[in-house]
Amino acid sequence: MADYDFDAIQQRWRPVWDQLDLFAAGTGTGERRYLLDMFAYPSGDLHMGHAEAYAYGDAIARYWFHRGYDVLHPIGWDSFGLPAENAAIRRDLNSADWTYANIETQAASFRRYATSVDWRARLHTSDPSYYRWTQWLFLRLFERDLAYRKRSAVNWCPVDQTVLANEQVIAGHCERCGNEVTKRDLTQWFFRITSYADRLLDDMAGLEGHWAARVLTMQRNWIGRSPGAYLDFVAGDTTISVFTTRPDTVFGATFLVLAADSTLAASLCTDALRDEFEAYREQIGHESEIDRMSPERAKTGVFLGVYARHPFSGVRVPIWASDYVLTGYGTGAIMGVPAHDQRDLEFARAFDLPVVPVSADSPDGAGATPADGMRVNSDFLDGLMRDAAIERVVEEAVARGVGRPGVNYRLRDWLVSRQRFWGCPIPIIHCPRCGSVPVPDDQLPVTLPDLRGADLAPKGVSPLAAARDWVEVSCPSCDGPATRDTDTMDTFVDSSWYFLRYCSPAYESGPFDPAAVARWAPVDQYVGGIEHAILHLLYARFFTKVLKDIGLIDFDEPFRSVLNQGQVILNGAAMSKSKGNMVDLAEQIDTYGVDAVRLTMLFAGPPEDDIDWADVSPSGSVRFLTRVLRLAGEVAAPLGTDPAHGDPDLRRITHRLLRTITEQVEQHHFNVAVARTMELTNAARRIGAADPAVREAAEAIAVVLSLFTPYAAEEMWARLGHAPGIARAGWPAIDPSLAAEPTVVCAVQVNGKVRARLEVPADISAAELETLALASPAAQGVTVVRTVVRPPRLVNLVV
RNA sequence: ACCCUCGUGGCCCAACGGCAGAGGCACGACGUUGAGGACGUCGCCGGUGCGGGUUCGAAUCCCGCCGAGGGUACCA
Repeated sequence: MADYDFDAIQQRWRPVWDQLDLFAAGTGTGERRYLLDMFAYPSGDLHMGHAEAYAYGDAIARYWFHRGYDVLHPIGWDSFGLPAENAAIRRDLNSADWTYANIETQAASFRRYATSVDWRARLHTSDPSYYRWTQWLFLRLFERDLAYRKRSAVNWCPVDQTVLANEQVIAGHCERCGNEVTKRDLTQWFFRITSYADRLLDDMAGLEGHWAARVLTMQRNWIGRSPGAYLDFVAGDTTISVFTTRPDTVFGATFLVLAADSTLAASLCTDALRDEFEAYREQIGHESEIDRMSPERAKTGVFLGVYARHPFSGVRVPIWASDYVLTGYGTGAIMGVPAHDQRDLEFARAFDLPVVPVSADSPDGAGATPADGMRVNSDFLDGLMRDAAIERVVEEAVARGVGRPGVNYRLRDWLVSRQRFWGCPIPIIHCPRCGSVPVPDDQLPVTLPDLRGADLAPKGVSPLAAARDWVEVSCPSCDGPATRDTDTMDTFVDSSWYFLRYCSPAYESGPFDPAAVARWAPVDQYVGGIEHAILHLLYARFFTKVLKDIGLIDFDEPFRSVLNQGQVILNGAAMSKSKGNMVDLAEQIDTYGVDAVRLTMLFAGPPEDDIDWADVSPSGSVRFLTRVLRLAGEVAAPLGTDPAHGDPDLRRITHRLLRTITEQVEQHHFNVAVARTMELTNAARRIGAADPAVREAAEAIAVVLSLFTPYAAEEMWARLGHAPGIARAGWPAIDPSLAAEPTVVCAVQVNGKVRARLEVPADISAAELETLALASPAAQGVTVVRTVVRPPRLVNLVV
């Protein structure tokens, strides 16, 4: 390894680059490009996952720099948030001190990692200069009734002592700490993301092909749009509207089910059955979300003692309450059509309710049928097929005033308040007389009180409530005594607009300078983990649409293209400190150097795939870099030598591979681009070092490698006699006449099997090629009945 | 349970429907070296998970099955 002292190389070039200031936004001459890496959460030093993502993002940005684009490649920290707060409490430290110490550690690692960022754009969401504008944006949403307060049953994490958004509950468990989530009745702030459900859904059409298909699918599923109808069943003086996606099966409805925890169920229940009903509510209240949602669980429920009239047939149907109907979806009431809905069928069987088929499906045995056959037992719908019946029944319902078309979404409004200290304060003042009053814009930011020394352990109410001096204020409206809202915002609010702030990080007259945003945004290429497929990416899309409606920006989508890299795993499993299944980034860098670690990541496979560190070889990367540096040192042709008289074969290889490498980089196939670069290196090393073509190849290799291994590339550049700054050297020009091959090898097949090879001119005509092929040894002794000619590479003789 | 993606040499991975193999790892031989390591040169048993189909031609397209991974999961 004597030839490759990566430590010395890193130390040599880092300060030189700082001085050259190579990556300042606004210094390119070509069209503008915005590359955004998902910003880091400062919970310790950078890890292998960061290293992977930043290697990809950096390769793209550096390619753009070479291409002469005017590149914005910023960096920042998502520095508010629960993990930092928990960590700080555990260590008995101040959240801000802990967070900013981590940021400095990460910033140093970033520098060492040599990402091509413009440090001037650096931001932290926990700086008052940033969250002032988070608050300002909150107030814009508040003014438009897109931020509102409501009391409802919300997800509650008993360990973190805070509410969670639906998106932060994974299979009934807290996304952060993994503990089981319970429900609590609380007054909380929400963003009305549901108003944007259709646009969030429809605008995905424009992202097709630029975002990973699975991310779009996940978002579509999450939004969960279901078109259908509301139908009214009347029970005494109460009208029960049910939502259904299959109004065409209404004549098969033999009962209604209300969500057991709904107020409607409680108010309808007869006195005679009250005790039984309350007992049932009590019982299901004790069951965990997990048990309740388990599909194996038998249906439970209780009869409410009342009946409703069927909107079309007038038949009396019993009304039940059950926990299999969800309060929050639709109207919290359904019509039970047991013949054609498996859940309803199970319920009907459990309580011996009638089953009336209304579709001539072929019954598939024990289960409910999908009702895709002809309608039967359905009065005016008889004889109609599914879609016609849906249309007809909705028409009829509207005509008779017993129903209307409607759409439901799985998506719920975004719960944004958190009962924690380390977050952006909600800029609202609660006044007994005036209600929720916004803090005037000119009084922003509402800064966090200094709670140093106070007990910040989570108690279920925000720790901010303990800061009396901070809480007690006068009402901006009536000047009477009032209190500040003591909750803080979900950190996903902070990250929903940071990509706009990067365009003008120091701007003080608004969240961003409109001219700067017009210049740089939207983001051309976003790079980050798939774990944000729904949370962050959906919220950021929502914010973008809101800001467009407010008139602050003029585009609908924040990220034109998103690259979701896979995870770095070890021995087939996610890395885990507690299981001793860890690879430490700093250790890898100390052992192999920054370049080898980056190269190993990029070479491992397609970006979307996971990288198993046990399958890759950083020492192999070190060997390659050693060879390539030696090659650069051995080049004997002086700087500026015209390669025209160099080895023609190597020249051809150089230009052909450069063409391929360029295509592969543009398609983000870095693993293939690296392989081709190795191929070129092998080819160049076979030729004597004095040949001018070797210099040409070495210079091309250096520039290509500057995307992947910036230190080694700079060192090569120096050994080749160039001044420092390879990052802005420009992409090598490809000579098309050299990249083209004069002759190619043509395969002659007989019935699809290769039987001969011919060397032919690349521009050979089909007729000529056919003649040659028929004269070749492959064609001897066979009777050709047909020839398929694909010049210049293939002829197939069918015999 | 449903939906999506993926199965290529010992391993990681390439290959517009057109000669399966680019690159790397591991391994082996030889060379250099006092040995080891490092370095250099050369080599490296596979026919693409299984079964059908379309085609002049299939790793690639279609159908079924097996296996792995991911997503969703009482959303009416």
